[in-house]
Amino acid sequence: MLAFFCNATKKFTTTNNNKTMENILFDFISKYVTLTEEEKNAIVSLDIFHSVKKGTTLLKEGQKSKESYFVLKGCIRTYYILDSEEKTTAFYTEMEALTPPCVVNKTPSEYYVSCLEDSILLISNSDMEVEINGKFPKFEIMCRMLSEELLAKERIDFDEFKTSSPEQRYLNLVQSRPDLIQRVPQHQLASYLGMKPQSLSRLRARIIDKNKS
Amino acid sequence: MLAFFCNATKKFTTTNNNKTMENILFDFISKYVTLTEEEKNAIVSLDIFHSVKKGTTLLKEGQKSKESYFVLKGCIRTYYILDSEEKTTAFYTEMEALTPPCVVNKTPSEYYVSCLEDSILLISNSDMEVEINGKFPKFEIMCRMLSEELLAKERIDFDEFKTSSPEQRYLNLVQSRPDLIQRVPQHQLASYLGMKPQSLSRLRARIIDKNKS
DNA sequence: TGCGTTTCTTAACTTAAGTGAACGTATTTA
DNA sequence: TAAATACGTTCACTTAAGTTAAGAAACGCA
Repeated sequence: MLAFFCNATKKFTTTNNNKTMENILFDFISKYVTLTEEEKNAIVSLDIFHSVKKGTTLLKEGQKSKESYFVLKGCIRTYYILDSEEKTTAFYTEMEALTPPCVVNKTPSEYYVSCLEDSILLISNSDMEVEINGKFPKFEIMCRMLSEELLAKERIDFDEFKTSSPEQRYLNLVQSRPDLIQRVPQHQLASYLGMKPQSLSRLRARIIDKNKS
Repeated sequence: MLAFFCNATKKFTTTNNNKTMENILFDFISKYVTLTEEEKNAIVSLDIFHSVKKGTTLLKEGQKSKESYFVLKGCIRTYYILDSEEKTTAFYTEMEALTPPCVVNKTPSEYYVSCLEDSILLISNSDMEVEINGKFPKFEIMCRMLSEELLAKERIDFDEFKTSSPEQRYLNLVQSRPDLIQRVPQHQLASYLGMKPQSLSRLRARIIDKNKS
């Protein structure tokens, strides 16, 4: 596992780039708690900033992992392989966090996580988190706030999915995450929207048709 | 708002019943943290155990609320009214917790919460939680663990929903929450499964047909 | 108990998604 | 550069869900 990550990821070499990413992270954290310099240094010294190449697989089905991901730049996706077919279920882009269920439940992973674009990620592991949460209760508070917020968001997204038709779901996505439409391949978008690539293609043609007349 | 809750809910009168519910709660909590007698007393003295009658509306669209619910016994559901149609999106039964998004985001509620059966609920409000989390960091830790666990669960459920057909979703539900099939009206189950009541009815007939031949 | 409402089912018809196949266009890689 | 692979679109056909309507059964309340 460790060897895997050493191959897959590369730590920063340029201090400049690193500094920018640290600031982006601290800006994000400042929405939840106010960190002291000491606390900021504690985070930086964890060496969790990683540059990951497009196409890299971060987690495979069946693996046990303790890694969580936070996207500073780029995009990662989660997908299952069911009946030897890829089913993409989520995309995580800038300022979005993913702790795979297998980390929380300590079970082998049901899905894959891979990198859709050259990305800069924060990769932490749960042992590390236990340690730092013990030292700085502020982190514990931030994690609680963030989890609660993400849970609320996830439930709203799920509700929206349940209560709308495939076409409406596509239109919602165009409104709420227009960047995804551009940066993600159609067939992955399709399964993210709970349909087949052909259906998405047809549905798009139908919408264009409607707008013409 | 306060008046509303005073009408809607009734505190326990019998010490016995109350004791049982407290023990059920403490058993649940013990899966996350170990409480001292002092901490247990702190919880009990909050007076958050409520008996709620079937049909009671706990939260309405447009309301601002700080209340979270934890079901000790019974069942509550969340539903939207869209195009003057009820869309049920979730059921919470024994040992399940709901903090409506409006509480987290401090916005008016998008949906309704109501009581499907005579229930015993823990109703807490977020001010109360801030206070007790400040006093007992252990509660903060428990809340983080619970939120992370619920988020992982919610994401798995959403993934499962996206990757399966309406029929498969119904069969999954029969497997994973057979009690719901019994205790919940069909038309509410239908929108929970993302379809119309007629479709659920037809789909069930289809499944029975298949099993005959 | 009886009246009205809600809930569930069935049916005929419409609409849209799933399926399998073909085709053109990138993109990869040998 | 040529062959192979992956991707997106289109089409014809199948299957299933949405819609509208009607009737039966169950339930709630006066």
